[in-house]
Amino acid sequence: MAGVRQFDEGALVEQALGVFWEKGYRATSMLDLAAATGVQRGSLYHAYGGKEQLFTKIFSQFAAEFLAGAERALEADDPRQALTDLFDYCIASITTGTPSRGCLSTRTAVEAAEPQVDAAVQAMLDGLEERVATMLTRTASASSSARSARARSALSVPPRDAARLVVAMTRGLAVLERVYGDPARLRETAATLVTALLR
Amino acid sequence: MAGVRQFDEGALVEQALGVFWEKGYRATSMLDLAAATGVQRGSLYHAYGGKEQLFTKIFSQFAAEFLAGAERALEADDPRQALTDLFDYCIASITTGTPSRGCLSTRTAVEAAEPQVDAAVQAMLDGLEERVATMLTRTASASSSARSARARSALSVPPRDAARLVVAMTRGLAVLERVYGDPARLRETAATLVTALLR
DNA sequence: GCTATGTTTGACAGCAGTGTCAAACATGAC
DNA sequence: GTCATGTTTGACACTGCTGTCAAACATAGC
Repeated sequence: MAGVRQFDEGALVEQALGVFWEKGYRATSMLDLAAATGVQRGSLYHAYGGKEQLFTKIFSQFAAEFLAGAERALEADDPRQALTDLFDYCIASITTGTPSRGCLSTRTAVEAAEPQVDAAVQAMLDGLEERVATMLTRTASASSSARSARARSALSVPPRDAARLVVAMTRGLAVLERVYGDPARLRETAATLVTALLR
Repeated sequence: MAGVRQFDEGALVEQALGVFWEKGYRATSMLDLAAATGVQRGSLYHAYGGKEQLFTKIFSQFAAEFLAGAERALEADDPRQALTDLFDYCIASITTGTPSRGCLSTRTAVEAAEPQVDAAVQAMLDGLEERVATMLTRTASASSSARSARARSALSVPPRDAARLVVAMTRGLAVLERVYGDPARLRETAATLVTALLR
């Protein structure tokens, strides 16, 4: 088989992700992507069909990496620590860069309104909720060695509800990051939720 | 003084707000506004300068009305009731219309990046936080007739922190409305927060 | 009625983006 | 080396939007 792709798809995905993250899905044009990747507009259309398909591909990859990171953050045995680590991870992700780049999934959720794109965002949030719920169930059932912290860490609401609340809060933090641009404040608000949730 | 404005500014503000709410700040063009209001594009530029100024004017008016409604929702003596009423009010606001129009301020916060616009959104959130904090302080200090519900309604975190958390949650709900489009689910998540907050 | 003042109008020139396509081009398979 | 196949390229025609402006217009004050 001849007629072979000239560009490095991995690098393209990486660079295009940067553009989408910085400018947002809507505000990013195929022209921007061509400029950032060095691949001609025509080639992008030929290879991917258009912005929606290209973004979906890139976002799915990003979401998988993000969820892997979230899973790592949730590994602590103490639910308070696990939740704190998760929020720290999310906050670090959205406050990276100068100016900070914000939350790609939140921004996309709010502005997209294209079926494939919306579905991808929803899948990511479902995945996040699932992982938080799993962690909360695991640490709450506490069949392993009972640490004194465990007793103080009883959930004030059922784990599934708590997980949804945590996911909702990550979205809220993403919006507040845009409005106030203050990482410390985000951490404080996250800490408040953790306190209210574990009692 | 001659040379008098031909259009009804009140009606224009109302109609333009509808367009901004439906399409979002960025996606709304002066052309859209002209079509929706019946006022020529040139006249809009002449009267307001441009989209940013026009939006700022409209949004400030909207924010004042929204905050007045929030204040009414927060009037209940029982903090649990007041918070529930507030969330119901917010959820009703963003799930109105078919398809539901979402949250104007959240969408604007996430996509805007223009100084005047961002400042207006921030002012609204500050106002909301202030009103929630006032309510929580009022109902917590409870110098009036002690109802049995009052005892159960102790805040699990300081009122100021709780207020910030509540505001953050309203933003989170706005994002989730876009993703899942399910009012009942939003109410459930809000109820979970209220439960975690009042113990 | 006339005038001065501010408003409205439609057109203009310009910019940025879209999606497509035929021709030029590489390259793996033979 | 030739060929078939898929890729790259730059140009094309088009759409939608911007911001400005001179001329036409309406009306309050005199």
